[in-house]
This record gives sequence, C-alpha cells and structure tokens, in this order.
Amino acid sequence: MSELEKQLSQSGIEAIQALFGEKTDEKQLQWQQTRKDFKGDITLVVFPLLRISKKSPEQTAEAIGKYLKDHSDLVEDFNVVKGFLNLSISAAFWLNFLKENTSLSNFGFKSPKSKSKVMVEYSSPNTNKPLHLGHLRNNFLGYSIANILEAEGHEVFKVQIINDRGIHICKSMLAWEKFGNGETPESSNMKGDHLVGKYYVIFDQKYKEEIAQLQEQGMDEEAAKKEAPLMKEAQQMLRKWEEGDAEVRALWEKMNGWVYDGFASTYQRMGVDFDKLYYESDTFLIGKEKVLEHEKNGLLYRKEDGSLWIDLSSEGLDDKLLLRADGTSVYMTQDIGTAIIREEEFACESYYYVVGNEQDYHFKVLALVLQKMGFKWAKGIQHLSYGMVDLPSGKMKSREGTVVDADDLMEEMKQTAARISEDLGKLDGMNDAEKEELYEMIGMGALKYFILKVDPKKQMLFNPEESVDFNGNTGPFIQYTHARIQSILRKAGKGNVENLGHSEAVENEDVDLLKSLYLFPQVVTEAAEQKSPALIANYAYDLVKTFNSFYQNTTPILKEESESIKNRRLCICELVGQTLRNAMGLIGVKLPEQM
RNA sequence: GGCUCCGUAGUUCAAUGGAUAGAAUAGAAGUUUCCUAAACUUUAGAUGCAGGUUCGAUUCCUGCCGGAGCUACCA
Repeated sequence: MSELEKQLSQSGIEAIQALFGEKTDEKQLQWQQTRKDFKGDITLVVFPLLRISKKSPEQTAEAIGKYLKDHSDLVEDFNVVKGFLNLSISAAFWLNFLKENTSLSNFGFKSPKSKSKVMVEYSSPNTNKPLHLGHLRNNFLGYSIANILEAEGHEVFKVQIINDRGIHICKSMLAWEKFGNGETPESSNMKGDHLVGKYYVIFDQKYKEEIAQLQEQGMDEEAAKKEAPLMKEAQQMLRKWEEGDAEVRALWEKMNGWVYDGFASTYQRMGVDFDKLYYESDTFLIGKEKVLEHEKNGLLYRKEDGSLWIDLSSEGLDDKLLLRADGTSVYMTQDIGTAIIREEEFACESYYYVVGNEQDYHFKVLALVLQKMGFKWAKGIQHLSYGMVDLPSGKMKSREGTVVDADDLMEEMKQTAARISEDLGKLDGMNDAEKEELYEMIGMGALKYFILKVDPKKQMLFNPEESVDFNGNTGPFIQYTHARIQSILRKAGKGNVENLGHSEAVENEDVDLLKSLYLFPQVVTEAAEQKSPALIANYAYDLVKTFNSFYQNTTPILKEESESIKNRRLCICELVGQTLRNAMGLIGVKLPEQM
C-alpha cells in the first residue's frame, strides 16, 4: 500500500466513523487507480462499505467524498460514478512527490540488505551443447528476479549447478574421439560449446544409423536402441568416468573446458553472472552420502535389487528412487545434496529455483523429501516454474534441428539493430566503437524485453519475425524515449527542484506522468512478491506511453515560455529518465543517451 | 488412464473479484516550418461452451470441449 493510500485510508476510516458511527479497518477500503475515462486520480470502491452505511452506493460515496474534501488536505475534489468515489489529489501532493524523488538515483528501491538472505538458482545447463532460446528465457528471468529481489531489500546470491557429468557429455566425448580427428576450437575456429554440441549431434546421427542397421537385421526397435554399439560404448565410458579412469577424465576435462569457455562469452553477452557455481560432478557424491545417512532412521527402504526408495504415498505421490540398484545416484539425489550444501554455506531464508515447468513434479518431490528428512529450511524451497518457449513451427527439438541458438540469435538482433539504425541515420557524432556498442545495446534490449514482458508462468511464442520489429511495445521503444529525454536534458539543462512551487496549478499531462511515476515503488514490490519481471516491463511501457503522449501533445519544453512550467517539466523528465533506467536495469536492459 | 497448467481482437501479450475488458501488431484515416516520426492522433475488432457462488466473474467452483506438460533406475 502506498503512502497516499495509507493516508487516505486513515481519513476514510475517520469519515466512516463520523458519518456512520462504525469503526472499520484499512482492509475495508479498496483503492484503485481512477480509470482514464473518468475525472480523478485515485478511486475508492464503496461496495464493501454498504453494509456499514446502509445507504445506496451513490449516497455512501457522496457522503464520504464530501467529508474527505472538507477534512483532508490531500483531497481537492471528488465525483461519484455508481459505486466509485473518484478523488482528485491536490497539486501540492504531486509537487512534493516530485521534489523529494527527482535526482534520487535509487528511486523505487528499498535499502540494501534490509530483508532476508535469498538464493536464486538459474541457467544450470548441461555441458554437451550450446545454450539455446530456452536458456535465454531462463537466464533473463533468473538474473532479473535476482535484481528485483535485491531492489526490494534482500541480500541475493545467484548460483547455478552445472550438469557436467552423465551420459550426455559421454556421447559428445565418444563421438569426438571416434570422428573428431583431433579437432579443437582453435583448429576449427568454432566456439567450444558449439564444437562439443556438433559431436553430440554426430553421435545421434551415427547412433540412429546403427539402430536402423540392427532393425534391418530383424531386431525390434526397443532392443536395437539398447544394443547399438555406440550406446554401449557411451555407457562403458560413463562407467569408466565414475571409476575415475585417467584417460576418460582427461578427455572430459578438456571438452568441458571448451564448453565453459564458450559459455563464458555467451553469459557475458547475455549480461548475466553468478556468485557461485556448483558442479554436479562434485555434488552427486554428497547427495549419495546424505541419502545414505537418512537410510538409517528408517525413512527410506530398499527393494530386493538393492535400489533405495522413499515412500511418498502418504502425500499422495508415488515412491521415488533415490539410489539405483548399482548404487549410483540420480538427478534427485544430486539435488538433495546440493540443497543441503547450500543451506550449510549460505543459510538463506528462501531458495528459488528458476527451472521450466516440465519439472514441477521434480521440485514438489525435492521439497517434500527434504522436509521429510527433517530439514526445516526446506520450506523455503520454491520452484519458480516458467513456461516453455515455442516457435511458430511448434516445439523446439534439438534432434530435429529446430532449436534457436542463443549466440546466433543475439548476433542477429544486433545486426537488425545496426541495419535499422543506419537506415534512420540519426547517429551523427558517434564513432564506430560507440555505434557498435549502441547496436549491441539495442539488439539485446529488444531481445530481453521481448522475452521478459511475458508473464513467466505462461508458455510463450517466440516469433523471429516479430522479435526484430522494433516498433510498438518493444525494448527499443523504451530506449528511444529515454534517448529523447536525455536529449532534452542536454539541451535545456536539468530543472531545479528548489524552484518547484507548492501551490501552483499543474497541467493534466504533468499529473498523468506524476501519477504513473508514483506507482513505481509499488510495482517493484509487487514484482518481487510475484517474482515477475513482466510487471516491471509492462510498467515501463505504460510510463513511456504516457511520456510520449506528453512529449508530442504539449508545447515543446525548450520553447516553453513559463519558467515555472519549464522547470517543473524538466524535473519530471529527469525523474522519468531515472525511473526508466531503474526499471529497465531490473530486467537487464541498458538505455542509450542517443539513438 | 491419472495428476498439473493453459484457452481473451486475425496474431502476440495485459487486466489485487470491481466502472465502458487494455496495448501492440496486421487493417483503415491522419500528424514533421515545433525538444529525435524507432513517435503521436483517430478508427474498426476479443473473454472456448454450459451451469453455479456474488451487489458484481476474464478472475473463484463444477462439468464439457480444445491445447501443453508430467506420469524414467534421463537430466
């Protein structure tokens, strides 16, 4: 609840006491923004109060409105439409708001570390192929949610767990060994993650050939998949890895190293980072240890073949495997271990896992298993489940080559930005390096905004054609508006908040912007509660719409003759610019001075 | 089959149980002697179907229809 709403609620409670003789609390007073088609700034919904007033909605609203106008300095005027009491807030209130927040670089943010410690896990890729569009959504979301939680006052640790071991990387290793002829990122001039991914694809192709061959010889498909020599070799390699075979480990380290180099440049371009990395190859054994410890207190049981299970039937779920018959650990085991280590190292209040909604069940089970093991902190585990990214052609499938590669996509966005910028030709006075930087800023801004403006929980469609259209509700639209604002401030200089009068009239266009700006701190809070960068993106878009309308439909500020209006508008411009930088910063989008 | 999530203009997205369901894009019509036209202004167009709860339902409940995901000794 905003300060304005709090103060109005106080007055409202007084009004109800005076008019209807009953005490109420804040919860009965429902505030909302006044819709654009009506006069007023903030609206009280009076329906819930009819029980107390025992009068019609109109009469109730009328009476409260009159009381507020007479008794509150904030309320300048009011009107009633059905059960809605629309209040006009005094100019002094808006001017004071402007005065207090212009030049505040952290407008909208809470003081750092004023709230609990939290952890955000995101990205967490496999190391056998390069990152794709799905990872982009994951990374942008994770990074942004971490920013938002930090802005809300939390101390935030960003981590990821890298799935660096398993059959997937063995497949790439085997294919490279057999068909690679010693190819390296240097010799092929290919990013390491792409090179390793290439051999993952080669494995799949050769494997399919073998299956087809076996089927021709009369074997059924199921058996052929199991009996194909390549698959057997890959599994053999995995066993050797687990045994610590020096040769396999060396190859594994070499190829993972290539992948990490590739990932590092991709992460850098994405603009994301981490405070700590966990590697599955380190944590899977710890998970196994932890699980075995809990076998002793009877929580777990063994099947005849020696596999270890937990019974979740009392929670309405199936039994879950924690250790295979051969004693090796599964994904769940490893996540249990990682969670315990994290608690030991960081002791956070909440652990957020940014992972796709295909794993809803997994995280439900993970939290449950840990709680059953007696870890109270496990209640703080929250799966930030986001929807899949689909293409117009349907689902992305790596095997069918329909994945959109992250590096390619980022480069394409930049090229598009460059092409459009050059066509428009507004970059006089910028040197080539500055232009390159700008193209990157615009391309990445477009991409991040395109992905983050959608509610994370919802499945989204990525249409490549629409993503390179930089008009309308897009990142470049917001960047463009910022550039316009900065241009005004460069030419006219900043306004002076000390010269903002207290009693002067304020034009509607100015009030519209001030109302919109006033919302920002609450939007940040709401975004933190919902873990939704989309709320920030949509807010920024609304603010920009309002600003552009103001910009285009009022007298140009540079030509404004009234010093008082000019000064106020310059202050508003400054605060809009700052708010846009703060908001877009939360979703990882940079704003240019010129474009 | 069981469990979970989702169905809003042609399309992509919005809408703490509240007013006449907002934008963008595609369509139609306009705006540059004026701070950057990646903009602004006007116009037309949507809640899958049937019930229920409520003063009030896109939102909550039930059923149906349609789509996605999970239901691995993969991660």
